[in-house]
Amino acid sequence: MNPVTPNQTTSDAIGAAGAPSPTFSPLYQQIKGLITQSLQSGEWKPGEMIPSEVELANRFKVSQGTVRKAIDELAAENLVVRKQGKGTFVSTHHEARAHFRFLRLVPDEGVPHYPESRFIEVKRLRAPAEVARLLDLKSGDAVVYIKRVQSFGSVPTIVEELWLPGLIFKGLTAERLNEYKGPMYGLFESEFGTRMIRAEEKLRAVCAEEGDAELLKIAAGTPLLCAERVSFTYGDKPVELRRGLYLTERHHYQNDLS
Amino acid sequence: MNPVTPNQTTSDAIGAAGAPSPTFSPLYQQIKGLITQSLQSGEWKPGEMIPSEVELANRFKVSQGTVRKAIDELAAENLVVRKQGKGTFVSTHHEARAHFRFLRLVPDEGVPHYPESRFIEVKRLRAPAEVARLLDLKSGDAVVYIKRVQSFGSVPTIVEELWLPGLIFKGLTAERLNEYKGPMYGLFESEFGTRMIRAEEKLRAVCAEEGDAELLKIAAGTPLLCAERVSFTYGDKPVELRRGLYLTERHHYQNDLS
DNA sequence: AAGTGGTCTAGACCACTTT
DNA sequence: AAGTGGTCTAGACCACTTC
Repeated sequence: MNPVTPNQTTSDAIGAAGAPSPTFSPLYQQIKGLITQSLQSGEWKPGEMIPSEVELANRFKVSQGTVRKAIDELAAENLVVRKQGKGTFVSTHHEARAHFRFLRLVPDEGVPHYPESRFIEVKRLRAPAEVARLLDLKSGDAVVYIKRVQSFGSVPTIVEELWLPGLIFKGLTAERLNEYKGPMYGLFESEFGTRMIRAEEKLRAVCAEEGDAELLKIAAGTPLLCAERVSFTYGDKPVELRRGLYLTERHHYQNDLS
Repeated sequence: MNPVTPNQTTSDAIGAAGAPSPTFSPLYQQIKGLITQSLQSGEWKPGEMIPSEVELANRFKVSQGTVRKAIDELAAENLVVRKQGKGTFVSTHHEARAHFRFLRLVPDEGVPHYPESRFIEVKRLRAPAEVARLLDLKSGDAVVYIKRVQSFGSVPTIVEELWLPGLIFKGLTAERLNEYKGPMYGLFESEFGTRMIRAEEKLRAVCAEEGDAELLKIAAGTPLLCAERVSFTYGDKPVELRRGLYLTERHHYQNDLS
């Protein structure tokens, strides 16, 4: 009868004690899963308000406290944002807040701001073995390849290559990218229904090769910070491979250990 | 009468409603502050169990739920660790668990393990202006300077310099460092009563200079990942400045964006 | 005034560990 | 059996936002 199966019965049997659940997990985790499904399915879109805690508690036939704990975890994972007095909202990449979660390169002096993009190349190709492996595709599957240069106040600072699953990013063209202002993740979210949740980065120091040195207007051999990123959407599904080369003479990669 | 001043009264006046608190903040935040004070003062030492939630609730004259929320946050900040059925314990750097929170350099292949240290230099000197600024000292104050090389399976991979406030790390000598096995943070915690809570790192790519190249047995000019770290103890007090140069040919700096 | 999230309480029971 | 943290509920009130 209940949408969810509590793993324990209340002293006074208000909620009907369901059959013993085969897959044991706390009630609030099950609620969290159900809410996540609604987020993933697009029932509530990025930027929109989700139903209030009371409403969700009624829908799922659990107490408000249980819904609260589920939402607490979703908020900790940045899937939703709570705003006192207003409601709980689906996170979106269309906010200054979210921009710097995935851009860690900040100027040595002054306040961080977002760089301008110039796209060098946008094409479709068959995934090389390494790319396929990291994106969980089959070798030879279609992928979109993007190469761009990003500049801070007309100083070219980042050379970046991206590989995206062709199936998901069908209509992605240079025009779409050029029209769009702001972080690509905003475009991906709005136009392709794919929201980046988290990412893993591997950082190395490398020497600038000829071509990249030209794009950054520096000497070949200049040391660059190389960041290889795999980004994940709902269900820990990898949906982006990114390789960035950062010029770190006036900027640095900021990281907090905690 | 109460050790803490609730900011709201209960419907049935069980806890005596104290005078209105001048500095408004949620009750559980005040409890969290009191617990943090006890951690900082050493009332409960690293590795030890802190009083149970029920006991703390009695001590502070609040409900267990309020203590729970305070401890939840302390656990999220890694100041304590909860263990179901056993109790809540003060975090310590003497655990494999903690080691890799502050060492992010992992091998490209295989499982991470902890490097061996060889100390090149340990001496006391007067803080240069830059060091003093970052450690919140006065220029010329005494600091301990340490230089070491760290190796993974006999392959030198990290050259590291450290600056520590001389006042706190009075008796720190090369002998003490050589005797000690494991991460320095364990030594700092046990012998100097200073526990590193969190750190900020700035990463750059640089070229190996003569001296460092020799220590790492590489050619001068090899690109190295430079990590400048400021570590903080209780009260966000900076107590360590560290500059590491990482050879990233067989290793990389691992980072999760979330 | 009404609706939202945020705090606090009290009590029950569950899961895990130790005695 | 006793003690610990973990889950769940129900209800009250506070703080903030909007109408």
